[in-house]
Amino acid sequence: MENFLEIKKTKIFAEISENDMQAMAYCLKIKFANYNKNDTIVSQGTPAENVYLILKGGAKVENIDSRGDISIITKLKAGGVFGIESSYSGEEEYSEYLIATENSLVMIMNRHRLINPCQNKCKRHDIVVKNLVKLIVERNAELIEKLRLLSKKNTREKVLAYLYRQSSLAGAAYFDIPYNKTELANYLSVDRSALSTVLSKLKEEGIIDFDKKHYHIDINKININK
Amino acid sequence: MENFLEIKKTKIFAEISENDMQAMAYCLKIKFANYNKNDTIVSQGTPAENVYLILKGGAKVENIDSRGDISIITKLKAGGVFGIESSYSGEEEYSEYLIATENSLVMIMNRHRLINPCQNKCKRHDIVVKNLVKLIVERNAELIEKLRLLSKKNTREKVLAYLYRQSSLAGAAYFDIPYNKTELANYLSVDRSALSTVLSKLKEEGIIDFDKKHYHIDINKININK
DNA sequence: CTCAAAATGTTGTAAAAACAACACAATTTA
DNA sequence: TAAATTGTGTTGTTTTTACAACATTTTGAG
Repeated sequence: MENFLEIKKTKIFAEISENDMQAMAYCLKIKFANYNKNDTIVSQGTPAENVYLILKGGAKVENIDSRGDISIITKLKAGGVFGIESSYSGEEEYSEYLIATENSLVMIMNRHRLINPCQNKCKRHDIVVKNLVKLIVERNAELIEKLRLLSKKNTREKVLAYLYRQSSLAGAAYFDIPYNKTELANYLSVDRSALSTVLSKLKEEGIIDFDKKHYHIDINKININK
Repeated sequence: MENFLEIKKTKIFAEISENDMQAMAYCLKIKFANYNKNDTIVSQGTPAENVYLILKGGAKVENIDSRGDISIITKLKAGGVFGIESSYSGEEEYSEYLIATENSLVMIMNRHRLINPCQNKCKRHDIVVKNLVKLIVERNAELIEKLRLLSKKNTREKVLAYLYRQSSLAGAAYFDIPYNKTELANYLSVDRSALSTVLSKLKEEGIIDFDKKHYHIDINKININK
């Protein structure tokens, strides 16, 4: 089957065989599309009909509010999914943009078919639904994690909490983050120059070190000053 | 069945008949418990085994971080559920407190039994699972909504966004919110006195009016100054 | 009804953030 | 490879916030 190698790597279809996938392809009205970097895959406000699964490359999810302020919701790597929540909630329109951050291969599925298993043909569909729920719960945890960050009362605390968390996830004091400084400022909802100032201060104090998207955090020094 | 009147009112068990509920009661290891105002129903850090459904009264979900700062995650009314996400994610311990805000009647269910339908006896269990997923997706939307608030760059914007949203939900310019000023400050992650100052300013400008938990917002005046 | 506890509004001060403007570095692309 | 664009750090100014302290009001328990 076309692109099965990539499909197999994703969380949603991990346990699905090529044969079962073949059967599901028709049922889910699967299509594939290639996007160039910075292409808009989905526009905020357009009718929500599909679920998008990143097979190769990456994309970012953004929201533009009524005042025109942009906030990055999250970044999706290969295996990332866009549009499930709105599928389950029944939202009529996408409330976010999905934008390719690299040249990407995307699998597009009919959202209605995806979340409503048809017992007849594709018998493994229920496994996919279970995986989808798990994915939503994971996203939920991410959102709570981000809320925890944004609840911190100043930029320094936000940055440290973010870096500490990334370090924990990486299981190492040295790690890479997916954002450049400008994007990190957006993610943390702080002013870019203010973030830059705080980062420089933390570096000067020897608590963190960084170069591009590569960071180091000295856990022992975190709580000395506070 | 005991307390069936209240159970029937909840979203998770809305479509379940008394007979089916009876069958499920055993399967889910259902227990009932009464709590007094300010009782801790669930402690952060204790082993996560159950899902809690508020049948009467209300509760709040709080998180205490490593520095001792408290943040209210959300408030639950009758029908509200605590602990589903951790059930699906498989988290070993509760990461939040659940505290009764009134004298409350709570239904306690085994989380493992709840999310894994047993085809044999309780045949309506799959409906409950569907409702649970819907609930998780709703919570997801709430979290995103709260993130949208916390992403605003100052207290004034946060307050206005919050009140505007509450007004929209109520479908009226006059509405009640579930928080007192102290709680609202926690919810918005801002200093209480700073919030108080901003609220007073907005009142003075004629943009909002309030008394206790009752608010009024003049939508026409919102965007004049910004 | 009374009294203690909690909530609220206000004010002054110090700290932090947003904002704007700029120089320079890095990256992209034509 | 050169030119244009984007990213980054810095600095000064203005605005906003956190914090602390206090007086007053409201609430709730007994």
